Amino acid sequence: MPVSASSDGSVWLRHERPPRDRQLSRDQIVGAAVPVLDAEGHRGLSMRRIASDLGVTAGSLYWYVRTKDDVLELALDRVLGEVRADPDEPNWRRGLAGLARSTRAMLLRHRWALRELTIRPNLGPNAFTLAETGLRLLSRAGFAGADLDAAMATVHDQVVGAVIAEVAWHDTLTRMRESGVEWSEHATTAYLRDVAERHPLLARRMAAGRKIEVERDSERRFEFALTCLLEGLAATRHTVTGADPTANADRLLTPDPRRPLTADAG
Amino acid sequence: MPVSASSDGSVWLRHERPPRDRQLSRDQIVGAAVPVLDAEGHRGLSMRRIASDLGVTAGSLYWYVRTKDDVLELALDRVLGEVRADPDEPNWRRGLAGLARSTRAMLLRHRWALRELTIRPNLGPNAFTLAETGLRLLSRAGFAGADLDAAMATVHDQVVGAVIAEVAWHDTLTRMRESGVEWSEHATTAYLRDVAERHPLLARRMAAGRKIEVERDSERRFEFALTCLLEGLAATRHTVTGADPTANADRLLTPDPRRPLTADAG
DNA sequence: ACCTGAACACCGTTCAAGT
DNA sequence: ACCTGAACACCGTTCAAGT
Repeated sequence: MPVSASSDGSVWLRHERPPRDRQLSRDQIVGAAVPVLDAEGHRGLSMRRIASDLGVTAGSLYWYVRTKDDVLELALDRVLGEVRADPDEPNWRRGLAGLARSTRAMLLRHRWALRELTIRPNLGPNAFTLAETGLRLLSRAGFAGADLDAAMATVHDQVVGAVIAEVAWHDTLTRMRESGVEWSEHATTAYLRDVAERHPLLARRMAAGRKIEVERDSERRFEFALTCLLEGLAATRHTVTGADPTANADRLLTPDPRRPLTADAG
Repeated sequence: MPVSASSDGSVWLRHERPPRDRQLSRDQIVGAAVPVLDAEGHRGLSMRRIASDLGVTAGSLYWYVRTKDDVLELALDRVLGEVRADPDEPNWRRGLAGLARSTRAMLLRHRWALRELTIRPNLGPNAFTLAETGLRLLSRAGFAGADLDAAMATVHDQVVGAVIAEVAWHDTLTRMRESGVEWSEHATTAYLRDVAERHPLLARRMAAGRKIEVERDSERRFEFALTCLLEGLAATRHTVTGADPTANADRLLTPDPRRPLTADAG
């Protein structure tokens, strides 16, 4: 049976072998993989493809890398290196907004990276550098302790979540255009009319947005979320505390007392 | 060549054939797929597996469904039906928080659904119902027009982003435990010591969090983000306007004038 | 030490042929 | 109309054998 469960531990913990007779290196492998991913996505990338682009056989890649997953993990960190952010920006909001926008731009250039970014924690050097930058800006904003982590995670998750949705829509529209399907198709309109009847607010929004604009609205939406999030961070930074996070939550919400469903392993 | 690009249009736009001699239905197919997905994830699900669980041949599934992707799209909507939310909750914050928490709980029960939820826009009936609920709560909060959409998207993206990160961590820890790898392994500590030297804030956080607790912190983090987001929404609902979204952004940030990188198709 | 070439054990999807 | 069974064109990964 093919053991494709990704390796125990991360590539970053396994050193590249010291050279001798090599024709290859991890760097070259990543260098071959990234353009293929950019052009054809995950579907276009196979070990055989990387190998043939490098003039070798698929099997030989396994001398440098343990699984295909390793290749993707390395490729992710390479493109994370393209993100620009200034850890010393005195205005923390501006700094975080810059980090967020630069991350979004990178993810739109390398859509495949989204999957890698979300499938496992990220232990590459560039990932760490970006995390440090974010933490620096947020600690300047007044966050510390557990709240610092939580604030960082919140910003990161918002960016990732937003770009995921954006890319999903964009890809779908592209695919529909390519296959000649139109929103105005009979089945579609019939289905949507049905939906509209049951869901008035949804119907109003569907009527308002001309379909093509969906694409253009993405950036506006991203900025909205960013504004909202930074405003929220600014508002809560002194009220939410790492020591007793529920105190503030109670003020606003009634937290669900249910235990987290994942805690079945402890 | 195997055409695996997902179908033009969505399953929801193609009606199930009228019955005659059937042994199967879309419902049964989904009913077979979901438990497999829950137990073994995407890796465990194959068309052959579904078929054999139903006592038929793989090929016959294609009479009801056009691709494996169709099956997953249907399965997603089924589990979306498990999300509970009250559109008439008078306190919009409480209502949205409830929706968010119920969504998170569902996604933790059906981890595979995260991928489906993020890979394409969602056109199933349960997805629409949930969207309508969210819109209702947010319109009660004072949002309208384009801002209503943006606010809805912001909440959705935050939930999705947060749960993605949570699941990624959880899976990684589980995998490491299963394969007997420990955080205290030589290579690991050496690598992390190296990282710590270069990244002081990261180092401080790594020292603070005992590794096992990472898992338990997820819920706290989720609540933090939720609090922060609702606070941000409350603060911006009257200042950000659909008509001129940049006006408010300017007050806080300097938006990047760069065009969205996706607009290459218009 | 590094790479080849062939093999293994899978996939999703298609399609003639049966009933 | 619906299902079977076999085939097609792929995968990632392994591993003896070569150099």
